[in-house]
Amino acid sequence: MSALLHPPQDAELAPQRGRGRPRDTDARTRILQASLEVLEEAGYPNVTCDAIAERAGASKSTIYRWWPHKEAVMLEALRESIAQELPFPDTGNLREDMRLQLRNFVKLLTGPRAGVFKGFIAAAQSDPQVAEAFRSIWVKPRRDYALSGMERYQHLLRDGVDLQLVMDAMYAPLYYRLLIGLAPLTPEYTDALTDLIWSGIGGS
Amino acid sequence: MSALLHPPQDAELAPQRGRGRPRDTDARTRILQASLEVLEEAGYPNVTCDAIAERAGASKSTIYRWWPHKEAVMLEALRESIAQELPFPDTGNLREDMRLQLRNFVKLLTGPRAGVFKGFIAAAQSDPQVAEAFRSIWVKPRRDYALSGMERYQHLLRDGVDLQLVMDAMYAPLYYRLLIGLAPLTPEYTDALTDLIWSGIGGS
Amino acid sequence: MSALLHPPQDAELAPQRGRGRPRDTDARTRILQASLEVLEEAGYPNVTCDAIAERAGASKSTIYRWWPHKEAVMLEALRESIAQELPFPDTGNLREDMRLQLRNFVKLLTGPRAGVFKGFIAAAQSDPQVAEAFRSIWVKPRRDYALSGMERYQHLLRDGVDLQLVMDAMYAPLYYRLLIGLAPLTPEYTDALTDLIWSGIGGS
Amino acid sequence: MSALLHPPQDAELAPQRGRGRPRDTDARTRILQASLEVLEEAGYPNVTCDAIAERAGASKSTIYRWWPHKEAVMLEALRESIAQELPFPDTGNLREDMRLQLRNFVKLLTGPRAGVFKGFIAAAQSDPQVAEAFRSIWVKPRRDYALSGMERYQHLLRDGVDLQLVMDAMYAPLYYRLLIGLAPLTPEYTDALTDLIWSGIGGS
DNA sequence: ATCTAATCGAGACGGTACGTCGAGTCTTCCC
DNA sequence: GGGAAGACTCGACGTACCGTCTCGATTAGAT
Repeated sequence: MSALLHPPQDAELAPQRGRGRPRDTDARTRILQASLEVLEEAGYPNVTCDAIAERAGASKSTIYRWWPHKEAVMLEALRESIAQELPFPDTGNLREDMRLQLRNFVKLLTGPRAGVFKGFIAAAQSDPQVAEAFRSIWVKPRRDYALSGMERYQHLLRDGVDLQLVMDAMYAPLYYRLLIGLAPLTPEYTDALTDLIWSGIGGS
Repeated sequence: MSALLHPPQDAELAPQRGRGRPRDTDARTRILQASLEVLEEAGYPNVTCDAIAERAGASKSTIYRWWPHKEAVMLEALRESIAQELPFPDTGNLREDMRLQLRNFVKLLTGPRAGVFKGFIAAAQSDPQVAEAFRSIWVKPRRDYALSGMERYQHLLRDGVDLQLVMDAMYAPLYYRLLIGLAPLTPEYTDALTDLIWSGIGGS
Repeated sequence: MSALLHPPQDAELAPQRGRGRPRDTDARTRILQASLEVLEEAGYPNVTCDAIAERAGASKSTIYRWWPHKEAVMLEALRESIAQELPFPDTGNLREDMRLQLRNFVKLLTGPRAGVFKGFIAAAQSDPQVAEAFRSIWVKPRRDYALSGMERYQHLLRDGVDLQLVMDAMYAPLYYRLLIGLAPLTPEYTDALTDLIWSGIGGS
Repeated sequence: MSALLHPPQDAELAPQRGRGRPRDTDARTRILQASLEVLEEAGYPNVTCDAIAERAGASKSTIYRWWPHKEAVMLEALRESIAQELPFPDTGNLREDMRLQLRNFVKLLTGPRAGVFKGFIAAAQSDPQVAEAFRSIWVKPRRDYALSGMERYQHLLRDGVDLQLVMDAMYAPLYYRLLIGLAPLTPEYTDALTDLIWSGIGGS
């Protein structure tokens, strides 16, 4: 699956070799764009290949030529859409970095892309390929990057603190509120969460 | 929606008034049972009404007579299946209560009902009725009950601790691992999580 | 195939036994009717299942529930449409009977059903099932009936005349003009053909 | 249409005028050859342009550059394939000439080219261009030639015999058996047919 | 002991999306 | 300016599931 999802990325790097008509990169863009728009407007189960094709001004067969099914389309759209987002803060102050990380993420989860995340996590529950792709494209890279940022400050923390657990404790409540929806996601909430965890890891 | 989901429950309390043939409570049981079995075996998107009907030895019209759509069937099945589970511990020791709560919940989330939770949270992302029902049937009652248990010990905690936030911090990581699946849910994990939060809320 | 094509006929004789909702005979009629209309208006290769369904006010799944593919639909339509047509003349005069047979057939082949015949013979060239069905439903019964009519007069004919060959010589030129279209089919043509064959078989 | 179908022929006669690379006559040959092979092996509806192109080692655009659609390809293939076949017999004896004509034609219709004829007649039923092309390329030339051969013997025939009708009576039964398939085409059949017609036209 | 009304099973119905395939067009590189 | 390669739009294919519907058969309370 991973292989199926990545060639377009490779294709960008080595875009054109053979003799035939080259891939219409504009059509690819329109399809990815259209899939996100339909998702935001109609919700995940209404994301139809016909709907994407119509909105993108493309044909269904073009979609199926490049992606095995609509989940693959949307994962690639997610990756493209998110790729450059959320640069990690580096203020020199761990607590402040944590606070800003969560605030940034909340901003993303309360913006127009929220439905994309909800949609993918939903799809991941019944499709292991989507689940693995979501982890490897979005979750893991961000965690790894955040972890490497925190490790520089580990000497400030109480002995034996498991940073993986800290990552969970920071991000899980945001996903939780996004997915369960008991209460809204606000900057105040993430600040309070930061304080709680900061106390928990003995930050000083 | 809530009204639409609950009549069967009411029907049990006031089972029979009119003249006609009474509802076949056995068929109801078989349908609910079958829906859970299909969910566990085939995953949420493969839960079709035809599949439920066939496995239950019932007919589709019986399903649609009593439930407005398949989500309602599955929610009721979830409620029935979970109702009596997870009695809250009361050891007289808050930290131990918390630890046991999480351990019990992990046991549930790693058992055969895990797929039910995943399925419902997935469905809730695109169906507000399912979302609301999941919250009101499962999430809120448990939170309220757990909160009332914790409030007795609030004097032991650092001033200003928000118990709602603590509930999120406790449960959200379990949902997170269930839904994202980066790492498995283990008792050791919940114990470490308990320790982290315990430090965070200044427990003593 | 033959089995697949005939059950509706049987179903008419023993229409309803089971408990479920009975087949909508009106929908069946509308579908058969629509398939002939589409055939006449748009030509065989434009007979689309979607087109039939739309015109019939039925759904595609209803078509595919009862017929394995559109050829089967059209064969049944052909049989229904043709069933009662072309009663054979019986004037007591063989030559006159032959002449009227051909005239009647020409009337059919120059009427609105001509396209149906052309369509089926075309389809039969690449689909043995259609070919066999066309023979068994239309060609053979009519030949057998016509033969039995002629055999009564065999004593009037030259010795050794092969009636099967006579049948071919009578009907083949009509199909030929229908399919090849070099010249139109007219009553005068069939009368001249009758004369030619009548001379050939030594009729007196 | 006729104009559209003929240019390749003209191109052979006036092969090269413009500046660019001349037409690859080998590719043309391979395409025509491949179309016949596919037709014989897979039947008319399975003759796809992709299949022809692949087997010919050509590209689809080469096909569409020289022929307006696949029917045109196949008609030209038919003409090429048949052109030199079936020289008309001239024994000096009309009856024998007729007998041999039919025998030769039966030989063609029972050989590997039978599918080509069936395929074209099928296609002609819904495509007037194919129909006209089939008539003008194959049917008419042969009829005219055969007619001119028979006219030399007209004085031997009964007065008022319509030679066009005789041609129909001779050839139609062969097409009929080819297309309807009730009984096989054999030399004995054509001999019996010759006898029947010979009697009909008062041959002596 | 009917009669009436609501239930049950079975299963056909109109829709709608799926993922595939072929037709005919277009666009690039190579000769 | 061909020709091979191959991507493009369009539209039909046959399948599957949804939620609705109409049957005959069953099972009560009401008459």
